[in-house]
Amino acid sequence: MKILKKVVGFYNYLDYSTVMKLSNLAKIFKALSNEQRLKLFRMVYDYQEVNMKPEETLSCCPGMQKTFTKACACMNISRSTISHHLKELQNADLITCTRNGQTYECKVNDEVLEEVKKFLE
Amino acid sequence: MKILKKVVGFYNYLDYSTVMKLSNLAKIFKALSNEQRLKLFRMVYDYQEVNMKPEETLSCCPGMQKTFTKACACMNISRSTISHHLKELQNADLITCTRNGQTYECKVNDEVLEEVKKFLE
DNA sequence: TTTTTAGTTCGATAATATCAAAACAATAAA
DNA sequence: TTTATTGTTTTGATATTATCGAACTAAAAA
Repeated sequence: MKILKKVVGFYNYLDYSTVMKLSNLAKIFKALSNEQRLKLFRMVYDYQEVNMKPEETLSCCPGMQKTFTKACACMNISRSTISHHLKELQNADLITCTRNGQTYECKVNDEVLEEVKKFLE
Repeated sequence: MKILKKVVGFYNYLDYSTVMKLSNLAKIFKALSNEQRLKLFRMVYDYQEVNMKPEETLSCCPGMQKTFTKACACMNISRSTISHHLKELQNADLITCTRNGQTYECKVNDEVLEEVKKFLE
């Protein structure tokens, strides 16, 4: 559904559904705009690649579980900061995290990545 | 060229060339993290698509020239702000701008977009 | 039950970003 | 030459973000 708007003197067609998508995209890009967070995101991604060699990843110990713990070990920023960053990645829908007991697992949200790539086409 | 670093107690392999790329990527994402700037970027992109119909773009008047003027007309933010935003997009290498006389032309830097997409693979 | 481990939330602070107004520079038009 | 038009830079006010440490909660281990 498209809502078109014409402004005096210009062909100012605004597709509001696109505008919505833009604000959403901006949020996603913002989540990736901090280097630490980007690294964190990359780590989560790498953890998923079970067969990846350590030297191909940014992680200290590939595998999918205990993202939080591993992040603490790899990056030297405080735990509270890591908690904040992970939350922001979740808010942008870039990753999904679940906690069972003391184990904290994160995985990348592939559909969202697809959306972003589509925008960059 | 890879420089690998091992930290006591962890398999903390850091590929510094990747780290460099990360900081660069973060910069790019930061440039796209502001909604106004993202819209501006999208407009520049759309201007390039000569055959695009008005309703398919975010621009008021498709075509590649006078980006600045058009941006001012379409988005109601001040000229100084637009100047700042365009500069940031340029700093991130996302667009290239040239000025001949009063005409201001911008175009998207496709190689950089490719880099970003590669990261998101 | 007590202690450790794992992660969250709060409060403070420093750094950065956003944006506009005003002064400025360069080009084009009158 | 004078005046508009275009865009830049500086300045400054305000808002947002990054980050830490400390206090806190919940689960697991001792």
